Amino acid sequence: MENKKKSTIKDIAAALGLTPSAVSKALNNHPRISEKTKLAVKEMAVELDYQPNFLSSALRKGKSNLVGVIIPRVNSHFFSSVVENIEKMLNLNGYNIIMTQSNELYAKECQEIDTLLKIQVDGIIASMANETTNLEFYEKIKSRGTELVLFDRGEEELNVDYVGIDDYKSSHLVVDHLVSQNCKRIAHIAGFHHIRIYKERIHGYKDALEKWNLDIQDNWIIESNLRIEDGRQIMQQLLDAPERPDAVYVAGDIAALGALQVLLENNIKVPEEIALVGFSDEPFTSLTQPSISTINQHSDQIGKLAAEAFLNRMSHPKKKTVNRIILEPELIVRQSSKRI
Amino acid sequence: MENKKKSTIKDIAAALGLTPSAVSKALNNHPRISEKTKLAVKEMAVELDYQPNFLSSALRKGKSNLVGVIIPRVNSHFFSSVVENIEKMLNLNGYNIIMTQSNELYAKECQEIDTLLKIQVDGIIASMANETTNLEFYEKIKSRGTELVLFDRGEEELNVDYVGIDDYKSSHLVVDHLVSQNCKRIAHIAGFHHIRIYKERIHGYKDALEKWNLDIQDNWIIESNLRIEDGRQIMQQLLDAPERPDAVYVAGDIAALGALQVLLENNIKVPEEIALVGFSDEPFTSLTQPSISTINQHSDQIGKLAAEAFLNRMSHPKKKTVNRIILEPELIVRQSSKRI
DNA sequence: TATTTTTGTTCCATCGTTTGAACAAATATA
DNA sequence: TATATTTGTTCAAACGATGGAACAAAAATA
Repeated sequence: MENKKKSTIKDIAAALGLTPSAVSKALNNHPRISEKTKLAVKEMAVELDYQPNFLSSALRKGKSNLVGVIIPRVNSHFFSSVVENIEKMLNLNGYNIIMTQSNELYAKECQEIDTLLKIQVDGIIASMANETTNLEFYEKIKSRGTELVLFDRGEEELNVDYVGIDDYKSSHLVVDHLVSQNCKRIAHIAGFHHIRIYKERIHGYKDALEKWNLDIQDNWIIESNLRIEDGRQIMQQLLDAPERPDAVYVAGDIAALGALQVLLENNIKVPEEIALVGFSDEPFTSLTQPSISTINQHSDQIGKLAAEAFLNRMSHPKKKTVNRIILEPELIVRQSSKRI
Repeated sequence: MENKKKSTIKDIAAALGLTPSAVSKALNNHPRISEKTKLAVKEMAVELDYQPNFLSSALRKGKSNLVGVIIPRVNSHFFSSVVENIEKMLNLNGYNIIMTQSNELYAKECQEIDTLLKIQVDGIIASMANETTNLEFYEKIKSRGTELVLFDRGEEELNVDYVGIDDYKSSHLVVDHLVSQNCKRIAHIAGFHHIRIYKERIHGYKDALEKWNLDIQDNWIIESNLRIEDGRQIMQQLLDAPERPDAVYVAGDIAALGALQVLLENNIKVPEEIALVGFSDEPFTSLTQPSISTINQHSDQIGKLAAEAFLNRMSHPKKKTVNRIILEPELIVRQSSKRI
């Protein structure tokens, strides 16, 4: 069963009375090899169950055709959908992907970067962990000459290709909608402002409130990791405060779910007493009772575009100009914010 | 910035007036190299920012120190926790892991196996997709001489190391508990019986019913993919039937969540009218209202043990005996089934 | 027919690391 | 002191695939 040691290009050569290099050229469709030999080589390759040795060819060619993808968490529809679409696009172009997750931890992220660089991937497509403020490891990717594309969570200083949505505008969509539903006291369960996307959401939220002449209360902007517990705890905190908001805009769906749980546990009518809007269009948002309004981030598009950005880099290695693609956010109104 | 081309063992050798092989041996702590040179080499390695070339060393050694992990879905706490623990254990032993997901699709699974074999991982640790009935690709792994360890979803015919829980016994725990809560009409939202673990859960469920002299109704055993929609749809089906069950045992937590939603939407009191038990102890089961009783599968242990099984194989390559580790399931009783 | 061009293949060096064998120098044993 | 052993290093051949240069044979052109 395990007796047949893998066959190499040499075995094919020997079987046909050719040289290894002729076989290699035949397999790679070199123009100077006759159709006859090409055919014979390919047939023999099948017969001997030949599998090209990835390691040797990558070593020789200096190219692995592997792309590393780093995402914060894998159990999020947004991220796993982006990865799926990256994979689809890259597979079509002869690349395989290696998916890794940072679990939102800086240390883990650094370790994953090191592993990927060690395996000598041709490029890395990443979305940064919540914890990450030190960009040193991302600089390392660039300095190693490995292509780098960021999506969603990316910092401008890195000066690399980026795909994401307009977070600032998303907040305007949310606030405008809530105002249209007669909400006047809108709180924001935010992500940490050291991350660009969350900073922009906060910024957009404030500007939109100002636009509608609504008060900006600092204790109504609470930053967190946006985990389910964070949503629960912060919602409780908002309920316990002297003045309650009549709407809560949560910068992440999972935290929004936690917030919804607390609202229901406190017998607060959603959306009548407090309206709720999340962010990311995670599948469960349409399944909760009431269903949660949210922002569609176009995960499928983001994945496809990020992969294309990488492929572009590979085919134009000297190109220096950086490409930032910003998609339009889309508000999905569901029960949790539909008052009228 | 990208000017410094990566330095090799040759550069270190040149800088110190040594041969590449001496440097290689020094870096690998060969006993015949003097402490003095070892030190000098290691210092120079740091100075030149030397990174060993994974491809060449893997090629030469015929060993990549990479392990592929294939799981059905990544957005499940059970699987991601198993992976986390596999990774922790393997990292300690000088291995890196490559995580892939099959999305429960046979075709995807085959593709992932091919990719992993191509990259020449030293081993694969996997849990099979729901769809998988053809074991051909798993045979391929074995025939390539790559180590294979299965966990949770694994078939005995493959005759490889396995780590899982006692699924048959799990059903007994669930049924015994429901009976103790005065449930008499227990339905089972099952997984497909072509998958061993689900077959055993069904088997255990039937035997346990029999043990308590309860009727086994065939239309109360409904097999599915156990997605959230499946849970919803089957629960509705059970409610629409002439005779309603007074308890539902669901073979997966996500489907149990779907079932719970439908129960609540129909204003059925849980657990008073219908009790509910899930499977896997996904984190959300403790967050729902009411919280869901479930089975703890010991994901942390499974990951650790699977990794150890692999490491064992690597250190005793000739060993032929197959190791099957079966852990004890643990019932976690929460509100959804606590009637008394 | 002599010369150039094209075609199909072989030759050989290379990617970077590893490893057994060989060898000289230093040290230990007789 | 002669011989055996140990120590530290170099040599050379891999691992498997690749691709430019070289070369002979066939075909095309003069």
